[in-house]
Amino acid sequence: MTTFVTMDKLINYLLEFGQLNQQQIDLIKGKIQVLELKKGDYFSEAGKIPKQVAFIEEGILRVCYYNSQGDEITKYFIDENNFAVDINSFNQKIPSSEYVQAVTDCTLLVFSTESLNDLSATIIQWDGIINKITEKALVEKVNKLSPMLAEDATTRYLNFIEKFPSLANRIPLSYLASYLGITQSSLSRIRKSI
Amino acid sequence: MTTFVTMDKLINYLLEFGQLNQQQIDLIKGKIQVLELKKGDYFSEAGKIPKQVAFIEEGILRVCYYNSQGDEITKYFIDENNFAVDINSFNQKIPSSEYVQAVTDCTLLVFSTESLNDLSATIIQWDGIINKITEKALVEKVNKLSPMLAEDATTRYLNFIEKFPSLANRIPLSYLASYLGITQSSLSRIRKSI
DNA sequence: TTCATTATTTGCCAAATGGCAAAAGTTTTT
DNA sequence: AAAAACTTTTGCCATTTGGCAAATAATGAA
Repeated sequence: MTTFVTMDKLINYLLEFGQLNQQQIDLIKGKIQVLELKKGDYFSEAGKIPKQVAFIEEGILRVCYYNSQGDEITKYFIDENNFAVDINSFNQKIPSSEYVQAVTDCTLLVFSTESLNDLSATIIQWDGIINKITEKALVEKVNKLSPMLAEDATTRYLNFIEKFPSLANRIPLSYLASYLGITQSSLSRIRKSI
Repeated sequence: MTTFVTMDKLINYLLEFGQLNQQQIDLIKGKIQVLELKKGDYFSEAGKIPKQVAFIEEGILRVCYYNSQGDEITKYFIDENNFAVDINSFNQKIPSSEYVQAVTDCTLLVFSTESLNDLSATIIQWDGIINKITEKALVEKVNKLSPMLAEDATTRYLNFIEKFPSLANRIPLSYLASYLGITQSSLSRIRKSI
C-alpha cells in the first residue's frame, strides 16, 4: 500500500527553526524515504546502532527499554510532528539501549545517516536547525518528566489523557503503566475511579 | 576574598568536545569572569532574563521553581564540571521561570551573553562544542529523571546519596524532598530507616 | 547565654500504591 | 465455534507515602 505524503508537515516544522529556500527544500524532500509502520512494528531496536532518524508525519511512537529487573519500561511517547531517534546512540554510533516502537500505525519520513551528512554539508543552515530542534525536544522532555515526580498517579494519568486523548484505551495497559511509573493493576483501578 | 582559579577544569572539559589551539584557549580564558557564591546565594532568578552562563568549577547548584500550588520544587542539582543555565530562557531571551541557587559555596566561571557571541563569532568550532555539551547535558537529565518514576523513594534517596555523598545531610530537607518527589517527613523517615 | 526562629523528627491515622493470584474479558488461532 | 493465549479487572492484604500537629533539635540573633 502506498500513501500519498506531501511532506508539508516536515517542511513547515523545519521552517520554524530556520529559513530555507525552495531549492533547499527540494533537496531535503529528495533525501526522504517514506516508511509506513503498523501498530507494534519497531522503528529501531536495542542492541543495534541506529542509522536513521524519523519525523513522525502521522501516528505515535514510544521509546522503551528493559530495566535491571527485566521489566519493560516505556520511557516516553512521541507524537506527530516530532523527530524520533535515540540521539545518544545515533551520534556516538553505539548500540542503542532502547526500542522505538509504533504505538499506532505510523507514517514516518526517514533520513538516513548519509542523507543527513549530505544535507549538513550542502545546506549551510542545516546543523543550526537540527541543533535547535534537538535542544527543544530535549528541554521539553525534561520539563515534562520533572513535575511528574511530584504528582500522584491519577494526575499523571489525567495529564496523559489530555495529551493523548485517543490513546488511553487503545494501547496495552503495560505501555502506559510503566510510563506513569505504576503497576498495571494500579492503573486499572485509577481508570475505574475516574 | 580572591581565590586563585586555573580554569583548567573548564578548558579540559571543552577539549572533550572539540579541539582548540592555545590561542583560542587564551581567548576563552580572557572572556571568563570568576564568580564566588556563598551557600544560598542565587546565580539567577525567576522573572529575569538570564544574561550569563556558568561553568561550575567548584561546588553544587540547584535549579528550583514554584509549582502551581506554591510549593518550591528542586528540579535538579548540578555539580562541578558542568554548565548551568536555563537554556530555554537564555536562548529565547525570555524571563526564566526558575531559580539557580548555590547549594554549597561555589566557584563559578561565568560567560556573559556578549562573550559567548564573541566566542561564537571568533572560534569556528565554538558552536559545535557548545551544542554537543548542551545535548549531552540534556540527555543526561532525561536519562536520570526517567527511571526515577519507576523507583520507590528509598531507592531514589540512595541514588542521590551515591551521586552526592557529601550533601545528603548538609542541605535543607526541603531541597532534597522536593527533588525526590516526597514530603519532608517521608524523607525524614526514610533516612531513619536506612 | 538565652530567647526566638527555623528545621527536623515523630506520632497518629488516612490515602495511595504494590504484590499476587484468581476471575473476567478480549483476541487470535485452529 | 471452541480452544488457547493474552489482557484487564478485581479481591485481599501489605507496604509506602501523605497530612497534620506536636515535640524535639539545631541555628541564629540579641
